[in-house]
Parts: sequence; C-alpha cells; structure tokens
Amino acid sequence: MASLDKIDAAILARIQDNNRLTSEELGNIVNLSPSACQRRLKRLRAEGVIESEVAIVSPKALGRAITMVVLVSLERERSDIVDRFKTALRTTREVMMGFYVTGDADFMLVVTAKSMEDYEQFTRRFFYENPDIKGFKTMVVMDRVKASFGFPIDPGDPMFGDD
Amino acid sequence: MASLDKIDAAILARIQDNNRLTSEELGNIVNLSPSACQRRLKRLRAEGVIESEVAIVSPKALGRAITMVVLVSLERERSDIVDRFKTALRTTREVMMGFYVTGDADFMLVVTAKSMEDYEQFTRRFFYENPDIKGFKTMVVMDRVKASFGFPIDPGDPMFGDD
DNA sequence: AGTGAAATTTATCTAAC
DNA sequence: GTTAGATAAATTTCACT
Repeated sequence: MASLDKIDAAILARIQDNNRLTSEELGNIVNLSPSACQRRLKRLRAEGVIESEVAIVSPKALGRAITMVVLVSLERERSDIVDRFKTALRTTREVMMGFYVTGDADFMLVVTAKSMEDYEQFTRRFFYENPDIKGFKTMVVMDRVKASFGFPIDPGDPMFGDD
Repeated sequence: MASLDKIDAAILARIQDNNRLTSEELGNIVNLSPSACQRRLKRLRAEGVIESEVAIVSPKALGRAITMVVLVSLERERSDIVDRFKTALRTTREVMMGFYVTGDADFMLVVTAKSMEDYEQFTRRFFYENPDIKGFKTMVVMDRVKASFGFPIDPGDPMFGDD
C-alpha cells in the first residue's frame, strides 16, 4: 500500500467527513492547486486508500427500518468455517456491517430489517439453519447516535511522510 | 420527513453505494433527465434524507490503526445520564460509531486507536473517569469484513409512493 | 518525481417552457 | 417533469522546478 504524506492525510481527513468538497475548496485547505488535489484523489482512489464513496441515508426516511446489533458465536473457529461465514455476510443485503472480533463473540453484525417479524425470519434463515453457528445475541438499536467511518486522522503525525 | 416515491428510493439505493455517479448516469438508471435527478438529490440533501456523503478510507492505509467494538453499560438508564453520554460520543474523535441499544448492553461503540496503549489511555479517560459508567467490554476487530451504511432498499416496495 | 496554469471535456445549475 | 444555455468543476496537456 502506498505511503501517504501529510497532504494526503489532510485530504483524507476532510473527505472522510464530506466527499463533495470541490478540489478548489480542498486545495485551499491543504495549500495545493485544484489539479494537484485531484491527482492525489485519483491516486488515492486507484490505490484503494479510498475504499468507497457513499451517501449515508437516514434510517428514519426509509420507513421504520429497524437496526439490530448482533453478536455471533461460531461452533468452532476453524478457518474454513470462519471464511464461509464471512462470505455469507458479504452477500447478505440485510447485513450492513460484519466485523470479525476477538473476545466474548466471534462476529459483531449490524443488521437491518423492516420489522421485527422480518428480522425473525432473517434469523431463522441466517442463523438457525446454519449449523456452524453456536449462538447469537440481539440488541435492538434505539438511536444511531453517531454513524461514520471517519478515523481520527492527524496530518501532523510522524507516520505520514513529509511532502 | 418527506415522503419518498419509487424514483427517490431507486436514487438512494444507488448513491448509498456510490455517490460519485453523475446525474446523467443516475438519470439513465432511474429513467429521468439529469436535471430532474439533481433536483431530487438537492431535495433529499436539504430534507436530511441524505445525512452525509463521505469517503470510506481503508484502515490499513492509516498505519495499523486498530478498531474495537465496545459494549457499554451505564449505572442507571436515566435520560439525563443517557443524553450526557450521547453528547460525549458525538464529540469524541476516537468514537466512530455509537448506537444506543436495548439488551445486554446500553451502548455499542466502534472505537479506533493507533495502538493498544493508545486504546488503554482512551478507556481511562472515557470510561474509568466517568462515574455514569458501570462497565464495558472490549472486542478487538480482526477483520472488517463488511463496512457500509447501505440499506436494502427495494424501490418496488409499496411503502414508496408512485411517481 | 510532482507541481501549477491553461485548455478542453464534462458535469451541474438556472431559467424558460 | 423537460430541454437548452450559462456556469462551474473535473480532466488533460504541457511547461517548469
């Protein structure tokens, strides 16, 4: 993966909160011409430093879409079982996020559903019919207080090379 | 909140995965002129249906930034205590996500740190020094298998009005 | 190398219908 | 909702350090 300099870090810090800034606005912030900014953006996209650029939609706007946090434990932590489950996560639309974790559970999922009945049906399909799964624990989300993938990027951090 | 029609739903379904589509591309997909698309986008942004538009940055690119899933229990679920904690979440850079949940825990957080030492320091500041907090449980993220805020939007769903 | 300035292509906004 | 013209931005080219 490419090494990033302080300017890259400053650009990332900004666009991870708002990717609709123009190159001109971005250039003013990081002291670079708009074209230089764009070249960097293009590079960061091509190298996969920027994984994706998305709109975050309000859950409320989409009906009473409910969200659950689910902790999943597998029967055995064998790599083929873990990999199979990872693939299932990636291909299941209801699963917004899936993190493979250490500790009390093996996976933390964020799952959306239209209703509780909908979610129950999902759990039958996704959990009960899967012999690899030992158990799962559901917590219903009452408020999505903070929802971002923004990292605390500090361009002054020595981990970022000089320009 | 505004009522959405099937075209709005189709637009949201697309841009929640990729917000860099041009209005022309978007228009082709949803059978609308580019300017009509843009008007809708503008409205969806103004109404808060689109909460934000962001770049998702690769954790690997930012050094070995580690991520933790943390389940937090408060001493009491009194509304002023809950609200105070919500505010703390919103203003703390290390906290990527904070969900208020029912069940075994009161909050599920996703927290990032540069290192385990860094995280330990965060827990002292954020948890141990906060008398409102009964306890917390940390799970270290080994793999961010799936990371999105994309909802399974079906424009054909009757919940979306006709155009 | 990577940068900045100008020209071109492309997208977006405004206005009229 | 559309189309057409004005505005603005992204992209490419090129000269420079």
